[in-house]
Amino acid sequence: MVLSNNDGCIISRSDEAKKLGVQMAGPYFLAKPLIEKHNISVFSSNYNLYGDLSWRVMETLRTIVGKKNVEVYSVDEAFLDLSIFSKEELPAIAKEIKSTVEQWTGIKVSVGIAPTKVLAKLANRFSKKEKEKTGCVVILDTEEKIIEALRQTSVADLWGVGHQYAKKLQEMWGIYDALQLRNVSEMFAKTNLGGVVGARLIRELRAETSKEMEEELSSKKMIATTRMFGSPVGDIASIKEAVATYTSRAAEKLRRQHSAAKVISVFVVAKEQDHTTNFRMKNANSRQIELPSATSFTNELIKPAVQMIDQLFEKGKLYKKAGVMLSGIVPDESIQGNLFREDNKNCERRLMDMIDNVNFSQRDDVLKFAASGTTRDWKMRQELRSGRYTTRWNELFEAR
DNA sequence: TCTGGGGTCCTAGGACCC
DNA sequence: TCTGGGGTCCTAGGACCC
Repeated sequence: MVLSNNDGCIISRSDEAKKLGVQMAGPYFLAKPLIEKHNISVFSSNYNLYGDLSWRVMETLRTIVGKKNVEVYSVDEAFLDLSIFSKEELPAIAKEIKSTVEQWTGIKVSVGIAPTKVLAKLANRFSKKEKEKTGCVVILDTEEKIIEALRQTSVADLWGVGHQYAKKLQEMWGIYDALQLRNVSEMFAKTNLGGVVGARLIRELRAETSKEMEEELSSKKMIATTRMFGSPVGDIASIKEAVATYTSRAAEKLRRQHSAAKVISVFVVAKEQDHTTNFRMKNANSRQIELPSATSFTNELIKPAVQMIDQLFEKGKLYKKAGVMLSGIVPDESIQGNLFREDNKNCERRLMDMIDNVNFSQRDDVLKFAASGTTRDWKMRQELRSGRYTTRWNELFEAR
């Protein structure tokens, strides 16, 4: 099984671990007795490794069905537009996708095929639920199959129905399975399931496409880097270092997508605060400022970020988490100039490029700003991380 | 004594996702 | 002792415009 950042809770489990009763999203420390009893292997998150393998899988999919027919939805999921194939060809293409990805990357995948995205997610769910029977491939290509699948699915397991809606549907209207939900009116969905979002969901259940394939190249509208500290921190200098480090990371992400940001906000969470309450809520300890003009230069972002910590920090308090968010994001070619600033920024741009290149080719943070500190007592725990086998020379997998 | 209609932009908050 | 991080979309309501 795999742990969240800071080795806090369990975020992924193998089938075997599931069978032994390890709960999803449960705290690691509570599961420890079970883990030791059954000698379950435990790993810290390893995003370098996952990211690289994800990229390999997605590239394989692009090779098979064509670049423009793949929409990467998350690190481990993609939507493929198969409308170029006939219904008769689908079983073969599903098999080809599955076996090619496995052969080229070693990653096992499951395939769900249906007329709409919501139904395809449903099909995929079934493919995983009964692996032996389905061979990890489920195709919902007839009305009867779709109806049967909907009948067997709780509304809570639908893509787009979360905690709140599931509860509402069941308690207020006695709607328990997806087939029941499919039969409500669009009007009902509109008033009770979040407006047009709900209406779309109902249409998708009826096999009417209303979530289209999306373009790949979209850039992020918000970039955040937030972390729990390894253990609570009480001195302002350490929090500033952490915030400077997070800001550097966020700025890197910004530059990677060729953007610049105009708004930067910073927040801290005190030890006794319930960190599950959303940090965007009013009661969170956060500050936000708008910069004179959009930038992607780390130095221009670190300074205001660290200054905001001066305003947020309360002496004597212990903090367990901090974060930086960048918004007001624009393409970096079209930065709106500011009349009162000199605008020759070419050296800074070259400096940033150079830092990014060195950090990418050597290792993270071989070059960093002094504000980020050197000791990093606040660093998160990651005690059980596997090797970054495919992205670091010195961590290559060794075989004898 | 009495005062319209139509619109845009922004923000906060609520839901959702992996 | 101890429970993640990073996103998206939509709506309502307020401020403001002519």
